[in-house]
Amino acid sequence: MNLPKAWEILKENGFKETSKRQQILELFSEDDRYLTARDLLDVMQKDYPSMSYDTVYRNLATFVSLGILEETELSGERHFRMQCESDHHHHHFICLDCGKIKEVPLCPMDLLGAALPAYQIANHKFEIYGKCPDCQ
Amino acid sequence: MNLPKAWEILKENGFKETSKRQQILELFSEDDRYLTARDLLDVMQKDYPSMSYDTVYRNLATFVSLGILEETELSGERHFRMQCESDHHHHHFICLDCGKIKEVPLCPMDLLGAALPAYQIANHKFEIYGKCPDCQ
DNA sequence: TTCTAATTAAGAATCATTACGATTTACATT
DNA sequence: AATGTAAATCGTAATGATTCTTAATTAGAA
Repeated sequence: MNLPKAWEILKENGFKETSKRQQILELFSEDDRYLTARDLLDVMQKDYPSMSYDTVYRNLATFVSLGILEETELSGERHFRMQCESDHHHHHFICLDCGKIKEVPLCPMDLLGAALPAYQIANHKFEIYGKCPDCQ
Repeated sequence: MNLPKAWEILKENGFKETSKRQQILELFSEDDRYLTARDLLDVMQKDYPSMSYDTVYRNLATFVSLGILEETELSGERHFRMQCESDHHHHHFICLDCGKIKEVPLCPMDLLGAALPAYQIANHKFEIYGKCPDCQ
């Protein structure tokens, strides 16, 4: 997901263009990795000393609900990153050191179609954790 | 995992047999599903009105570290259940209504052996969520 | 420019989880 | 059975992430 596309989605849904939203989205655009609400706040308070948690969380929730960001849970904290643009469904390798991700094209659900008859599948989670080549 | 096996592991590691541990383990033995710390506390305070969070969390941590319980994160809360006895690696379908689980024999990592060269894989998570046949 | 609804700031409240000092308990030893 | 001691527990306070509340500010339309 790139910045213009994100703004297009926001405008379509009647959300206003504010400086806080701009900076949040810019931070996610620059860094291709998962960030926590605290990560964001720490960086943003340099430019906006009055930035509050509420603003961060409210906008993160908005962005996730619009499909601009995706989130996952790592060691008890919510982490957010830009929604991938890939048009095909995929999963992620997540580096536990730097937080960068690598797309994994395989989806285990492809092989599970008929393995769970009578079970109504709502969603699934498949993530691989470890160290990326840069962090070893 | 059954009760005698759990106690065997605890004794081997020098842990004492207390009434609180007994009740916690009994609750997990009866119910083949994920429970939160609060779930446990609510039930246990009927028998032990003085049961404290500290006791619950401390024992849960002990049991997980000894491989008696396993845990996962569901909607922001830690959930615990008895470690499966299956001798082969597997994953879980988790019912979002009743919390019961069903073992899924397939592991996507089997197919990913060489797909991530140079990536040092530490662990992985694969879970399927939905409604079990009983809850539809 | 003015108006209005959306957005934000500031801080309090909430929820899950962890920590701490004092007390109690399991159990090995006498 | 009584005793000693480390482990376990209790009651409560602290912490950290997240959400809520109210008043003030701001973006974008009229």
